[in-house]
Parts: sequence; structure tokens; C-alpha cells
Amino acid sequence: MAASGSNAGQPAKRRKKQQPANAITIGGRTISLEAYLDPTPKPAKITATPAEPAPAAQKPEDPAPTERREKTTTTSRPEKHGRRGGPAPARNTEDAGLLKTRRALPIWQHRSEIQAALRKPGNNVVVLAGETGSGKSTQVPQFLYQESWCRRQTVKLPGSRDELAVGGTIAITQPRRVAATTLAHRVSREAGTPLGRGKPDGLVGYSVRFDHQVPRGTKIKFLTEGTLLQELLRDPYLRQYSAIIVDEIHERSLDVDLLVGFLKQILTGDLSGRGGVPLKVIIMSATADVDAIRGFFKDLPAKDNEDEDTDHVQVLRIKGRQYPVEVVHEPRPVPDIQDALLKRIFKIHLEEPLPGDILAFLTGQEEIESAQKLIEEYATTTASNVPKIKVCPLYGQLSTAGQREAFLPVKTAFTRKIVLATNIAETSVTVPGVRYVVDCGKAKVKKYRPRLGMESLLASVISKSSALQRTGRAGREGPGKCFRLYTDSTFETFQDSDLPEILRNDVLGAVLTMKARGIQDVLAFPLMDTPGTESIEKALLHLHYLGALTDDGAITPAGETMARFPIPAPFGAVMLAAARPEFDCVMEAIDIISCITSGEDIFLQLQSEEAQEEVGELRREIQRREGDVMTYLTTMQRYTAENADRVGWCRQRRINARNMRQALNIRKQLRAMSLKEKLISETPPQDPQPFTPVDPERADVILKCFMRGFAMKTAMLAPDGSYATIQGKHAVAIHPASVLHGQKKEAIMFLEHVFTNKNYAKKVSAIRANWIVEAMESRY
DNA sequence: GAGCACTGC
Repeated sequence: MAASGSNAGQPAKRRKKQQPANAITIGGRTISLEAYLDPTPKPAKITATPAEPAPAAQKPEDPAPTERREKTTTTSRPEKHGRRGGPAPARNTEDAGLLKTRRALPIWQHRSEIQAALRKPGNNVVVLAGETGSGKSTQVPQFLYQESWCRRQTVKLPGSRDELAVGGTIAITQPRRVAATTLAHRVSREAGTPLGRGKPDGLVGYSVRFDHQVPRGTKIKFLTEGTLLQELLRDPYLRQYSAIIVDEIHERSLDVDLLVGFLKQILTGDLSGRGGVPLKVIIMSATADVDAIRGFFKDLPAKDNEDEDTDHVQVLRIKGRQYPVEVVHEPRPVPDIQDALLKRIFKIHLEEPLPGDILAFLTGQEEIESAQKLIEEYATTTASNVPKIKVCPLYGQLSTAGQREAFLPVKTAFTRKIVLATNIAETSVTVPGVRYVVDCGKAKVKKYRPRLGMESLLASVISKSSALQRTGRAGREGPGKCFRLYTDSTFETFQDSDLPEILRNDVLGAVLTMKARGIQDVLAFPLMDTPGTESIEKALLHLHYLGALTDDGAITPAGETMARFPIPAPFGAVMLAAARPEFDCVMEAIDIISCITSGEDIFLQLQSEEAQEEVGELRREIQRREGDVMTYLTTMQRYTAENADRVGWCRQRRINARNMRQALNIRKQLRAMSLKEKLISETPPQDPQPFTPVDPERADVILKCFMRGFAMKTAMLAPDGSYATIQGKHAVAIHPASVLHGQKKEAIMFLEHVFTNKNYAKKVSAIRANWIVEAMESRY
């Protein structure tokens, strides 16, 4: 196991470079470059650790109606925290109402149990398994912040005479921004110090990207996992916190896996970095199976007089509140999912009473659109005594207005709403009014193939946990029914849970995060699931190429800068290259990177021919012959030059206005960081700046600069007119969404590489073949 | 000339 927080105890193995020319030694490991540049297609070796299925929860849990109506007007100062235990006293009748609601939550029964579990010295990890509606996210931090171990302490660090404050705040992490902010608002009301303008003091705060509200006296702070990971860069011992509550661990985001790894390192360390003040860790999961979590934390060293055998991880289970859902399987496998889906929906519609909307889970936009058409056709044929049908598609790429329909009650009487959704409705949003769920048993999943350096996005079988989650969607407002379009024995063949993200994603960013926090040997870093050695080696090599690691695998100053930037590492490398005098294009790089990292593609799909015609001309004004990267630049430049009606400007061109606003936020953040990191020397001019097109020579410079991050994502035109990738010589096609679709260029660089129906290059730019060699050879 | 789940710094 790795040593304390910074791994400082482990001397880096420094070897003389004696490897063959086609190999490189990183972090004491010799890695063959052949495997990197010329991958041989072998099946990827990835194993999952199965966990027991259980319904997963949704965040934020819906407040009870009474609670939702509550308007707390109290603005009392945070009270002194000398008392132990009990909740903040009710200050008026509204507070009394809130308290009553809180007391009715299932978690309330476990209040003293939770407090006692954490009071025990040496018992620093508690796992809470609580179902949806148990109230754990809102109540647990409130149970704990007045505990004596939660007081801020003044300590002296070993070897230092300076006094330092440690602890005093509880952090609670969430995978998503909305969850963190809405929970903070609710808990702040319950605590009697609601968040808001002109309220400098309060017990509860939150911190998410672009939005921080941390009042003076904050004792409970909600954060996204990513934000806490950034804090960990500046404060490896998390000194401001007495406890970290990790919520929604069952979702197993990449960030949460890294986070618990760092927490375990702090717990296993000698606490000298915290002046001896222990850190309490509370792990909360919505699934009943917590063996993996318990196993992960189990081997903490025994403290004080305790036996070696003592289990330091206490597990508490809390019942939730969910209505019963009857599950109906198909008696035998269905030959045609689409057909079975339609039949099932019609059957529900004819046999089940109103009110009760139907939520059907499908795999993608295409399936949803075709099902919608067929259901609407059917609806015209039903008798007049049969309820009418309103079909609402629901998927990520759908416009906000289109999505809204699915959440509103139907306006017409005697009508049933049928929502056809992707797994957007599984965790991200809750559709009200649903009593019947239809589950096709599949979902599209993105998976990284380290050997090929590309991703695949294919429909595959869901997990038991996912199926249960879908089932649960029928029981949120009353007893419901869930119809599965597969047999119960098929269900039994499902994996218990989905592959955690860390086994599905490129671990480039994760490895950089570890290296930036002083982890020498990333293979020894404690993780609940460890990615294959090949994935990690690939990431090390990639980081080495990007200039983030030395030949010995130590992080470089450039790598540290990349880790601080809130963008993927290859873009960080582009930023650093852009600051070099031969490129000198930081501002342009920021504009492009902001557009790309602001969400899904800012260019909305043009579906109908009329739309193509209508928007085509205006789109052509921003398109560049050099390809997508330069098109993003022009888009941002034209957008910021437009000062009157930016939303209208976006609408005319079918550009996602929300993402453009987000891109502006990112641009602002990257500009400020570039100034701080000295990538630029002076404050950039204010918007709006007049638009002047970038000349072709300058465009070449910008594209060459992007090659410093993406040299391995290039392809050459073959004699037969197809493109062959430099890495692996695979055929790749330019995606239809690219401005270069259908064009033949000498060579291309692409920022994304995804296999769907075939191998696609996305975000494509035309380059010169000799640039590839140039970029491959260049090292900083 | 094809079509893509979600999230985060």
C-alpha cells in the first residue's frame, strides 16, 4: 500500500536510461513504444468487481411538499457550537415545521447511532447505505457539525513554529453541480441560515465551478467531487475539514474513485500534515451492497490499543421511502425489441387506468424517433373511448424546449403521456407522473479502448443495478409497474453493476491528477478498481509525450500547470505550446478550447432540409476551409463581436446558446488562469472586439500548436481516398458533423476518435503531412 | 453522405 499523503517516503526510482530505442522508462517501468505506436488488436482485458444489485438513488431527493413550500425568513447568526447532539433549536413556527419534516425522515431514527459511530476514537470511517428518500444527504451533515471532533483546532505542524487552524468544516461531495447547489440551499434553510444575497454569515455553503457561496462561519460545505479534487491540489491534507462526506459513491464516477483513494491515503498516513487532527470519512451509497467500499477501507492500520482484528469500518443501513413496484418480465426472449416495445406500450395504454404516465427506456435518438412515429400513427387508430396519447421524446441532444414537454403534465384531458427516453431519465432527471416503466434492457455506453487510442459508443446490455434503478422510476409517486422487455433469466445474466468509469474511460487525466499530487507509483495508488496496466502505461506514455512527465516519470512544471487547468491534459499541452514565442496564440487557443469543452457540440444538428437551407448560408460565414478547429475560433470571435443579441445570433445559426454562454465562462476562467500562470503577460482586451478573420498563415500556426496535443490523432490520405490513422494504420472516416466531411486532404488531425457504425474522426482539421513528423519529434 | 448516454474541474 502507498504511504502517507504525498508518498514522500518512497524514493523515486531513478534509473539510467538503458532501454532500447523503441522503449521508454517512466516511473521505473520500461514501456515498449511499439505497443504504443503500432497496437496489435488483442481483446481488451478489463474486469469488473461485481457488487450486489440494489436500487440507486437520485439526487437531490425531492423534498416533501410541505417542505418545498416553506419560506424561511430567519436570518439569525450562526450559533456557537458548544452543544453536542441535537438539531438547531426551532426559532419560530416555520422552523418548527421544517424540524417536524426532518424528524419524519427515516434517517432521523439513526441520528444518535451515526453520531456515536463517529465519536469512537480510531473509528474514522463510517459507511451509510441508505435508499432513495432516506434523507441522508440533507441530514447527516446536520447531525455532525456540532460534534466536538468537528471543532476547529489550532495546531503546530512538526518542525514548524507557526500555528495553523485545522478542521471545523464538513465537506459533502456530489457528482453533479445541481445536486450540490440545491442541497446546499435546502440545508441552509433547515439550518436557519438561508443562502442568498446580502447574507455574509451562515452555517451552510457550496462550491462548484463558476459558482461559490461560502458564507463566513460555514460549517457544512457542499462541493462537486471535481472541486474537492482541485482543493486537494492546494491542500493535500484537506486541513480545513474535520470530515468528508462522500455522497452517491455507488455512481462510481472517475472523480469519486480518485477522491476515496486520496482519502484513504490521508487516513493511512501519520496525520502529521494535519497536526495530528484525525479526518473522519463518511461514505454514503444508495445501494445495499457496500462490501467493495468496506473492503477498500478495511485494511487501515489499527490505532491505539485496538486489536488488529477490529473492523474499523462501521456500516449502517437505512431504509428508504419508495412505493412498491410490480416487475413484469417477458415469458420468453423477444425477437424484435422495437416491436415488443410498441406492443407493450399499447397494452399498458389499453389496460392500465389513468392517471399514470408511461416512461420507456430506449437506447438512442434514432430508436426514440422511430418509436414516436409508430406510436403516433397507432394513436390515430384507437377508438374514442380509449384515452388519447401524447408522445414526448427525451434525450440529451433535444432542445431545452423539447425536453420541457416531458416534464409538464399533459394539458388535454383524458390523455396519457408517453415519455420515450434514453438513460438521461435514469439518473439525471426525474419525470413526474410516471406509474409505468418499460425497460428495453439496453443502453449506449462509451468505452475507451486503450490499445487503439479510441472510444466506442455502442448499445450494450445494462446491469442489474441499472435495471433496478429504471424500475424504481415507476414508484416515486405511488405504487407502479415495470415491464421488462426481457426474461427473468436474462435479467439474472446481467452484471450486478455497471463498469465504474475508471475502467471505461481514458485514465490520462486521472494519472495526471495523481502525479500532480505527488504519487510516484500510480500502480500502487489505492483504488477500488484498478484500470489495466496497459491503460495506465498508455496514459503515462501519453503524458510523457505531452511534456507532463520526465523520462523518470516525475511530474514536470508543465505537467503541474496542466493539472491545474480545468481542461483535459492534451488541451493543457496546447495552451502551454501556445504560450511559446514560435506559436504565440494563447488567446486563440482559449477561444477554441472554450467552445470545445463547453458541453456537447455547440453546433446543433440541422435536421430538415429547410433548416439546412435556412441556416446554411449563415453557417458558411463562420466555417473555415481549414476545418473544425478554425471554425470554432471564428464562431467565438463572431459571437463575442456580436454585442446586441447573442441569443438571437445563436438561434439564427442553430448554435447552442447555453453552451456558448458556458464557453464564455470557461474563456474567462482560462484567460484569468493564463495571466496567473504567466502564459500571457497582460489582461486581454474587453469584449466586444471587432471581428477580423484570421489569415491562412496564422491559421497554420494555430493548427500546428494544436498538433502539440494531438499529434497521435492524425491520419493520412491513402491512394484509395480513405484516411489511415498514423497510430495503428486504421481506416477512419470524417464524421458528417465535420465541416471537412467528404473532403480529401493530404492529412488530417482530429480531436476525437469514436467507433459507432464505423471508425469516425471528429473535430477534424486539414494539416500537412510533414507537420506530423515535426510534432512527433518535438519535445519540451 | 451519416446520426451520439451522462457528468465534472
